Amino acid sequence: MRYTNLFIPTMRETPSGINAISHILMLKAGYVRQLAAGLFIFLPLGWRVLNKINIILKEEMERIGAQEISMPILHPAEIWQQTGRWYTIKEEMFRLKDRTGRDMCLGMTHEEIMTWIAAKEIKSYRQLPQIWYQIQTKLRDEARSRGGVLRTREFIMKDSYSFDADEAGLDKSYKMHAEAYHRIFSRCGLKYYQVESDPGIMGDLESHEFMAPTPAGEDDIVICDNCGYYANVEVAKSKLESPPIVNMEFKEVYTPKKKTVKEVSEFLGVDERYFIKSLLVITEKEPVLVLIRGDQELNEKKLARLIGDFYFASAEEALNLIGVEVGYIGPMNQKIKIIADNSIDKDLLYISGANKKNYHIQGINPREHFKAEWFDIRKVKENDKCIKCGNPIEIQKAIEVGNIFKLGTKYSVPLNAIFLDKDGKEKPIIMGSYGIGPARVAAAAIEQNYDKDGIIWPKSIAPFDIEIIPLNLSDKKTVKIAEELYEKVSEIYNSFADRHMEVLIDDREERPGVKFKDADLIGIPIQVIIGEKGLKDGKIEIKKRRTKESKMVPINRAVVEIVNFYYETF
RNA sequence: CGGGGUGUAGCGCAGUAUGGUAGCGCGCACGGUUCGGGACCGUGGUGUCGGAGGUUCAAAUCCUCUCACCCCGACCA
Repeated sequence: MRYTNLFIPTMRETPSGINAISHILMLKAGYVRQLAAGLFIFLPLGWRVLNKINIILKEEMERIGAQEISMPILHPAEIWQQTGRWYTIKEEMFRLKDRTGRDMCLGMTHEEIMTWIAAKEIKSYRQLPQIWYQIQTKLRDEARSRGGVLRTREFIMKDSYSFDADEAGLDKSYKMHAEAYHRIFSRCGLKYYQVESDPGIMGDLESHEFMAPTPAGEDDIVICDNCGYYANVEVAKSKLESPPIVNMEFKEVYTPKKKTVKEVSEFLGVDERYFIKSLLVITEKEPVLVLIRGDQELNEKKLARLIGDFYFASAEEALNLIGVEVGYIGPMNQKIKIIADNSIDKDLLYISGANKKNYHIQGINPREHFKAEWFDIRKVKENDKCIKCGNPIEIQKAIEVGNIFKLGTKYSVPLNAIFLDKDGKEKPIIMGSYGIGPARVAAAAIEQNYDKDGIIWPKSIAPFDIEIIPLNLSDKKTVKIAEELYEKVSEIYNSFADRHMEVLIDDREERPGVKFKDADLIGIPIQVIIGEKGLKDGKIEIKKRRTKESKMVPINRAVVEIVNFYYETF
């Protein structure tokens, strides 16, 4: 394509007030414009990138036998009411009424509608399994959109759904999706991890997320490169060693005005690991005292999975419930429910609050002095030991580019998606759902591939493969060579996929500097630079955007050199 | 939803303390010169100072309300 036929509004100045690299570069390089909070317009280059990603998605989905369909975005409320999500989901769902006053909503995901059509049409085990997918718009009224296209209120998603007759079938569909996702993200040039994840309200079964590590990510993931244990910190576990036992006399100690573990630890000269931190939380039903080793932190997600939504008691509530202010609460003689973290060793002696102002108690033994229910509710930290192999783990920020969930019968039962098995028995369809956000893939690719000059696209998802840059349009020879190369290179077929080499020619009447700057900004993998200096020696320059590695090649060998250069680039 | 910040020309910003004719750079249009890393000269256009109300002879500037956007947190099915 010709630059003069494309709308690529690059910006000279860096937009202010935003942080995410991908957000800045997508704006600056003319890929997107923002309409309002969380609403983005994809301009020609941005749309080309999304389509490149979508083609990869389609190829890999078709490869596992998934069939593309298209569902409405506007949904009748009744179906969402049947699964209960009309009520459990709150402001995140866009709701409206049609002209007759019927409740409707805009689709934030499509489990309900997919299950509805399956319920209507699938009657027999002979029709199973099925995998249906679409690449389609979702709407979620996000409390806070952020990071450019990383978290928006309207976005495109590849969502697929598997329908199986039994668990073994679901396992197979799930595994096929995982494999397809590995191929997809590899082909898109992303560095990524498949991590264990919290299924949230999607289901209670197995789920994984595909995470592209970058500082712009919203999630923290635990990485053990030694054994391959990868998990979202929301669910991650780690090994924790207990310190050696220390004998302490069982007694109250005076700790005036020392409230936090750190303060008391310093005051008494005892390591934080010999403390029990007592946190008072309140659920819808009851107050709960949560215990965790002094040097550790509570993982609120893990706790919420055990006791439901909760909040930390205020100083006043603590005083009313326990009779002592925060800072001196301890596990002993409590009437309320106690949940303790496994980090507290039942064989050791600990220090904790005495439930009396300005006092702590030392020598507390978990077996002897209080009763609790024991769980893993600890937040994994950097350099903890891997739960599987014991090596130190790493924690990184990551963007969730895809997820896979086993749904089981969570949707098929309420929506009555029932089939008859071989024995003529009625059974609910076993389902899975699987999502990928193409815009996040694009943003993650930028976050992982850029330099001070702009974007460096992985070539699989670049908007063009080659950019031809004639430096001076008033020089006839430059133009002639550039146009010839444009024709010839465009005609080359990619031997691995049935498509043309996509070539952009910068035919603008601009000075060389402007063309160089824009070329680097928009990030096409290969630049072909045609200038009078080179032409004097019968040569043109070819250059890799990623490494800036370049070489002068004779004009008569230009086409083959360009193609070779292209194939050896990532 | 809680906390913080910003709204002045297409973009980046100054002007606001102490009220007095709305500015700068880049971009944009036209003419010319230039052409290997965001050229130069000349000419020209560009605004309801986010909005509403108020104080005042006079408001970008002071007061009240409001809206939008960004960042941190909560949330994220």
